[in-house]
Amino acid sequence: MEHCNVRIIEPLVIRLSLHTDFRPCELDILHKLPARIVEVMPRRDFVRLGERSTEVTIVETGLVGRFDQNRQGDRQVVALYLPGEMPDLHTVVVPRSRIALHAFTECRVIRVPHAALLDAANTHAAIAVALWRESALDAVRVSTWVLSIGRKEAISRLAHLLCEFACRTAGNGKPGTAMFDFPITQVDLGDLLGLSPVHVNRTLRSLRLANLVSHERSRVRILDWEELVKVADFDPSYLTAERLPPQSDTKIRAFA
Amino acid sequence: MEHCNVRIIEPLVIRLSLHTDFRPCELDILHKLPARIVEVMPRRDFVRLGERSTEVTIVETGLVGRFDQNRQGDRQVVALYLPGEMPDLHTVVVPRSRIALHAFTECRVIRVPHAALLDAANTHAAIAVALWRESALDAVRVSTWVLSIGRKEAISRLAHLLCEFACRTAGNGKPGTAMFDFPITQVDLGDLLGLSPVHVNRTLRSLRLANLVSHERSRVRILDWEELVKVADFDPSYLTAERLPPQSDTKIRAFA
DNA sequence: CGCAGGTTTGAGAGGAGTCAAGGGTTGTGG
DNA sequence: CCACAACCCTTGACTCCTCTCAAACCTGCG
Repeated sequence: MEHCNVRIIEPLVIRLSLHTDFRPCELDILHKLPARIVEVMPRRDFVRLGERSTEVTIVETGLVGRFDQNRQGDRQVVALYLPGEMPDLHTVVVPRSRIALHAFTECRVIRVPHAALLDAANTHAAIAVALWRESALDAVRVSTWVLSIGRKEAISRLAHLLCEFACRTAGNGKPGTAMFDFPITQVDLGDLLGLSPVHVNRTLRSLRLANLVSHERSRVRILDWEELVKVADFDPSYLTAERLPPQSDTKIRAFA
Repeated sequence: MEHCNVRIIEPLVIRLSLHTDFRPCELDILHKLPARIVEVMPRRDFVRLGERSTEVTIVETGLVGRFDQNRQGDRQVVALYLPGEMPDLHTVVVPRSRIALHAFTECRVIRVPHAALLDAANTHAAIAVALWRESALDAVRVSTWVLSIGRKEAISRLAHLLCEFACRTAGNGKPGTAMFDFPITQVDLGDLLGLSPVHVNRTLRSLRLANLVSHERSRVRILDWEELVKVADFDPSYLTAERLPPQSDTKIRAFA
């Protein structure tokens, strides 16, 4: 384990700073978090169901999926994680929770001990709130996913996934007719969408025949964003968090 | 709005104390939170999609569902909330998030302004961590739900819902052959499970014919818990959080 | 008594799963 | 440079789970 490496932990600081303004002392605490880097081979489950986790994961490069599976072993991916995101952040406060992580591609991930993060949160309220916030944004994406899986048919679910992925990789620019890496096999797509691989294939074909997207070996090009959004019933507002009013040093407790 | 009413806010304190040990000063802050009580008629959407929420809800009595809906208006209930639970806690840190709440029964709910809770969290790390924790437990339930909807067929989903409901209402006692209130119509069940009402009816019938449960006007009796758990592929471990090691006054920062 | 809302059941349609076979690509080793 | 294996994608045929439409049937209530 690398020791207090400012460089290693930087992606976490950047990520949290997207929605939270830290004071210097808090930044200092974050930078002093212990962290180690782990390289993960593609198509590997690097956190397995049933293992009790003691570290949190931050994706530095690659694509990670959090999944669960039923007794027969059918997988359901619950959420996807891009660089900067944290697939198992909630395990800091719910360490007993069932968790499994899969690397869709070769990945480099950062791992930070629960104990250290929890201590930072327990001593610095702003850090605790920032982590809660990050956790909540993840939960909001999962909730949106529930609607998609429960109440939309295959083509809509797939379109929604593509829309979400396009938005999340595009940064803040609108996706438009973007092209992006999509290193996910059709079997994986089935596990994401709750569909059989065969049906994923047919559904992809119908998106292609409708001239909404084209795709060739792990790259996707969006041909008709407007229509794709309509098919997906997609509203991107859930993906971004506005910046909260910063913690007031001069407290204005309007209700106290 | 009642003013700093210790009595009103008590359910929140009790709930958080289930998994967090507070210091007196933190308890004091919690007890001083502003709160008001709202009575909600049965079958009412008392928080609607699109409204920007400024208050958090704590269920005091009754049964609340958090839901979303697609363009055609089909509903999907994302999570159920029993007394003591908080359906929109995450909106404190993600106020822009899409949220709608439905009262399945007549309810009494407590409402606390975001600003006050956020301020308490920003000034008291233990409160922030406790709220994060409560939020994370909710997220874990939702994730489990994704597996159920995505990778299980109707009878298994329904059985899973019954198992979860039985466990959550039973407190810590094992449900066994319990009987409990289940004030949910078959249409509502469809919205919970992502099924049509007609199919809910047939699925209920097959559970009944298999002698796993019986039900008459909003009461359910579990006849064969073991078998129901098997059909549901149910593992209750995700429902409870163990108590975390308390915040150390004498800090032992093993990694710093 | 009659209405409203929930439940039950039937019949037919359709979306998605399963089984199975063939075709492409990539990478490795001879 | 070719052969082969592994993996993924594609397609067809058939089955099955779930949906929709529709009609009764309850039950509580005004």
